[in-house]
Amino acid sequence: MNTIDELLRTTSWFHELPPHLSEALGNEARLVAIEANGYVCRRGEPSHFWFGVVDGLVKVCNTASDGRVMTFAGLPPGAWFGEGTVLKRERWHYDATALRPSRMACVPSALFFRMLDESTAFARFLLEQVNERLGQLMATVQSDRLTEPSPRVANCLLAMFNRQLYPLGNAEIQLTQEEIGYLSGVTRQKVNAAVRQMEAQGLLSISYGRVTVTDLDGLRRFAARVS
DNA sequence: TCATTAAATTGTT
DNA sequence: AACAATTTAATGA
Repeated sequence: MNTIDELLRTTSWFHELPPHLSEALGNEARLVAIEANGYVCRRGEPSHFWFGVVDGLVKVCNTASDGRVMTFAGLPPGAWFGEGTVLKRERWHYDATALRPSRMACVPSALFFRMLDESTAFARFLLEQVNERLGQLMATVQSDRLTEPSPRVANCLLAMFNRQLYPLGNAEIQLTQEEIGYLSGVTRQKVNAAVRQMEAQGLLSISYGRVTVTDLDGLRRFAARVS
């Protein structure tokens, strides 16, 4: 996707906005290009915008003082994020960086609040999005507490690939096995063993610095198996 | 464009 | 945690 208009065309709630709001969105949302490894937002900065991914791939993460990176989510084109922080008018609790050259739609927080106040469809979308995240968090907590390393890794990958807005096809994400380890709380060795096991079962394919999911349903079954 | 080198990532112990 | 092997990225001819 190249423009905010294209992103909005594929956005379900946009089509349900009253005319004055969809017009305001078209006028006030800014398109910002981020180069690879550039920051969309940084921890500690005030949250003036709510973000949509127009193109590229964005990673939401925090970096510990020793340099280790903890990744929370990978956001493909079509994903929206930041509503939690914008809603509370807080500063960002995390960094968001572009893994590839990316373009962001930046919605001013004032407009975000107007849409929330004036559009039921938008409020519903936000509710569903938050609910989806909660479900994902619960799946992660269960997975972390009840299962062995391999399904935990599978669950983390699902969290990365699992947005409602998932167009078919290229379920590929640029993540090293080390990062998957930090994300899933598993050692790199276990991650390596897990992804190889899953590759052997035809659920995904691994290559240098990236993972490609080829069988999403199979991966779900793999993650769900509690041993 | 190709060869060399450095850095990052993976695979194994 | 450490080490070797492999892949990618950077550099310069």
